[in-house]
Amino acid sequence: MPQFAEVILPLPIYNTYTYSVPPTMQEMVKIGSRVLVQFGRKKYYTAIVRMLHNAQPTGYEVKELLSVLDDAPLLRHPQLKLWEWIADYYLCPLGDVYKAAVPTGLKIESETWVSVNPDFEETDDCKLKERERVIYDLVSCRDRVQLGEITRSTGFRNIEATVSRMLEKEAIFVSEKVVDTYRPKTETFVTLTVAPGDNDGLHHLFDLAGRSKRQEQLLLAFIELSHWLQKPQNHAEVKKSVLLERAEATQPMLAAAIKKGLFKIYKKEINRYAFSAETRADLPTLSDEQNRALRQIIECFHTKSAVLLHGVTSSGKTSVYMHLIDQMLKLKKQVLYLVPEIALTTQLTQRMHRVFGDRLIIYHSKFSDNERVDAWKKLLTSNEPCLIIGVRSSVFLPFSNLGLVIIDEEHDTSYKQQDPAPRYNGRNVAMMLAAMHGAKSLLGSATPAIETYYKAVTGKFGLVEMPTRYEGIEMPQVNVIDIKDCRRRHEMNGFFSNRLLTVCRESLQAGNQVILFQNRRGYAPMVICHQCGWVPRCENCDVSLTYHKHVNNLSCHYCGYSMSLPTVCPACGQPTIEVAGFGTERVEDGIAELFPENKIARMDLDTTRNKNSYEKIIDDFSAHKSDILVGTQMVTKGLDFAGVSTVGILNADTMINFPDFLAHERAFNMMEQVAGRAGRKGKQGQVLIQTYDPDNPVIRFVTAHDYKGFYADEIAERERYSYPPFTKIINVYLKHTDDATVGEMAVRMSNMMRQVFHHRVLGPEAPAVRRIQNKYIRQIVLKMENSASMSKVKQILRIIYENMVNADSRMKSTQLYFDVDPV
DNA sequence: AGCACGCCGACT
DNA sequence: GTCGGCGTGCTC
Repeated sequence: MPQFAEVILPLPIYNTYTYSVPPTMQEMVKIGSRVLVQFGRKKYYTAIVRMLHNAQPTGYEVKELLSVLDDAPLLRHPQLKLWEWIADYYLCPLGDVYKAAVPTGLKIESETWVSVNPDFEETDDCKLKERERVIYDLVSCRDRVQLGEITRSTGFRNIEATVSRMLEKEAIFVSEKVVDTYRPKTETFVTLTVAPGDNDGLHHLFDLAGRSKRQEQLLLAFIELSHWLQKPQNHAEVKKSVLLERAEATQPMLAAAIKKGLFKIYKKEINRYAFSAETRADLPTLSDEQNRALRQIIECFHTKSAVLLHGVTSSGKTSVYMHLIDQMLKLKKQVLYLVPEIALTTQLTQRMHRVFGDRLIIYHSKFSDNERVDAWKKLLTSNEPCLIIGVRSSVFLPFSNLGLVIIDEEHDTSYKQQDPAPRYNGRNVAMMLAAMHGAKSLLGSATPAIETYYKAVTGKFGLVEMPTRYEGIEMPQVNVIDIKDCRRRHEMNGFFSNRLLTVCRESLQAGNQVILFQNRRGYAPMVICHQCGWVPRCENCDVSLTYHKHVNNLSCHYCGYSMSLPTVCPACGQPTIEVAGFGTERVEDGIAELFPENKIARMDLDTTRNKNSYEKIIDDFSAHKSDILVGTQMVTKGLDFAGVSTVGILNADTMINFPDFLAHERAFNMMEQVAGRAGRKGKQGQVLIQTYDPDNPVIRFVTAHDYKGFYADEIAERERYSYPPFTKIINVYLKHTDDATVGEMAVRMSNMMRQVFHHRVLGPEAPAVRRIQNKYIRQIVLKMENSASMSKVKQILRIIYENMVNADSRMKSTQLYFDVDPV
C-alpha cells in the first residue's frame, strides 16, 4: 500500500510535493488521481498524483492528503506522460501544463473570506487603526468579503499584515472555503401525478382538467410524447420545453395545471453532450480525386505514422476526413479533429453532426468552463468510439482509445500558444499524443508550414496531394496593383486603387460578394500632431496608441490602456492632430462612402468579442445579408463563402516586410488563403493585391498559386541562413521593471550562453515592443542544430540561470522564460 | 501563485 | 518608535 504521494500543483512550480496518504485513502489513490491538499499555511488546492511510493521523506514535516476527489483517476494513460513531455520540451513548469490542461471546474481551490465579529467592541486598549477601520467598515457593510476584494475596493497594498493584526484583536474572522465552481446542467421534466398504467387515475386527471381546453391539451400532448399508453411499465417523463411546444401552451398554463395536481415537475442533471439522435446524413460521395487521396492516405499510414494532405483551397479535404473518421469509428477508435480556434464554426460542426450524430463531441475555447467539464466527464465515463472536434487545448482531453488525429489547417500559427506558459504548439503536441496512443496523424493544409512540407518531402511524413479544386472550380486569377504607380497617375482614391474599386463595383453589380483584407484593426494605427510631432503613447507599454473611431478613443493593443482622442495637441495646444495609416475600421468607413448602396460587415477582434458575434458575421455573409466583408486575418481561416467573386488585399507590404525569418511564410500563407476565398462554380474569382513592391517574389508566387515554387525558394533561404527546419530555435526572454537592469542581465546571460553555445547565440536585443505592461523585455535567440540533444541544452540553460542568480541578486527579480519553436 | 518575513524610509 | 512598501524565500 502506497504511503506517500508526489503531487502536481496548479502553480508555476517545477517540483512535485510529497504528501502522506492516510490509510483510509490508500486503496483509492492512484496515479492520475485528483486529490485535495493544503499547500502553504492556508490555501487548499486540487493536485494530481504523479507518483506513489513508500520512501519516508526527511528534513520536513509531511502533510496528509485531505481527500481523493474521484473514484477513478482523472487522468488516463498516457496523459501524464504527455504533460511531462510538454513541460520538458517547452521548458516550462509541470504545474503550468496542469493548469492549462484541466478545466477550472475540476480544479477546486479554497478562497479566503473575511467577516466581522459581531461581538467586537472597540476599547481604549484595543483601538482600530485608520487602515483597519476602513477594512472593518467595508467588511461590516457586506456579509463577508474575499481577501482580493478588499485589496480591490480599498486600493491598499499588502493587506495581509493588517488583516492578521485585526484577527489578533478579534475584530474579524477569517475562513477558508473550498469552492466548487462546477454547475451541472439541469433540465426540467414533467410527469403525471398518477403512475403509468393507472388508467382510472388518468380519467380522473381529465375530469380534474374539466372544461379547461389548455389543460386537456397539455394532458393529451403529454400522453402522446411520453408514449404513456404504449409502455405503461416505464416511468413516463417529458422535457418541459418539449411539452409546452407540443401543447402550444405557456409556462403559466402549465403552472396552473401543476397547481391543480395534474402534473409534477422536477429537475434532472443532464450531460451537455447527450445529443438527441437527429436525422443523419450519409457520408458525402467522393470525387475521383478525393477517392484517390483517401486511398493514398490509407496506404501511407501502413508505413508512416503521419501524413500531410496538401490540398488546394476548396479541394474538399473535409469530405476525405469524414471517410477516414467513419472508418476509425467503425474500428471502435476515437478520433481527434483539431482546428484553429477561429475555424470552429457551426458550418463545420453541423456538417459533422449530421453525419456522426451523437458520437460528436465539441471542445471550444468559447465554451463555458462547465461545458468543458462535461466534455471531460463524457470521455471519462464512456468508452464508445467518438469524434472530438476541438481547438488546441483539446489535446489534453482524457482519450482512451485514440486511433487518428486530424490537424486541419496545420500551418495556422494560432496552434501555438503565445502567452501564458505552456507555450506549446497544439499541432506538435497532437502528433506526440497520437504517437503515444499508437495512432496516426493526418495534417491538412492548402499552404503547409515550411517545416511540415520539408518533413513530407524528405520522407518523414507521407505526402498526398490534391491539386485541383472540387467540382471544377478554377483557382482565382491574381492581379497585382502597384500603389506607387497608381499614385503617380492619380489613380488612387484614398487607400483604394481605381482598378480595385472598378472590379469591386462590377462584382457587386453582378450580385456577387467582395472580401477586403487589411491586416490591422482599428481606424488608424498612427496619430500625430502635425505641428509638433506629438504622438500619443501607452502608459504601460512602449507603443503608440491606435485610434478607434467607433468608440472614439485611442487604445493600446498590448495592455488595453485607452484614452480619448484629444481635440488639441496636449504638447503644443494646437488643433493639429491628424491620423495616419489605416486599419479595418477606416477601410469600412471609406468603402461605405464609395458604395453607399451596399451592406458592409467588418470582422476583426473588435467586432467578434462576444460568444456568438463571430458566428453571426459569418452566417450573415454566407446568407448574403451583407455584400462586402472587411476583415483582418480572421477572414482567411478556412471559411467557405459561395458568393465571393472578388478579394482585395489592401496592403501586402506590412506582412512581407516583417523582420522575422517566418515573415515570408506567414505572408504567403495569408495571401494564398485569403485568395482561396474567391471563386465560385462556373466563374473564376479575382484577387487584387495592392503593394508598393510588385516584384516581390512572395507576391509572384501567390500570383501563380505556386506553393511548391515558394517552398523551394524559402527552404533554400532557410538552409542558407540556418533557420528551421534545419535548426531548432529557442527564444530566451528576460523581463524586468527596470530597463537598464534587464539590459545588463540579458548581456550577461547571453555572454554565459555564448561560452557554451558560441555562434549559436544571437542577441540580446530589445524586441520591437520593448516594454509591455511596465515590464522591459530582452530577447536572446538560441539556434541549435537538429542533432543537438535538447535535454542537454535545457540542463545547461538551467545551470546558467542558477549561476546568474548566485552572481547577482537582481537576477532573482528578473523574470525568465523560454519560447521553444516560436512561430 | 500566495503568503510571511524582514529590511528600510516616512510619518505620528 | 510604528506603519506600510517592497524584495526574497518557501510552500511537502
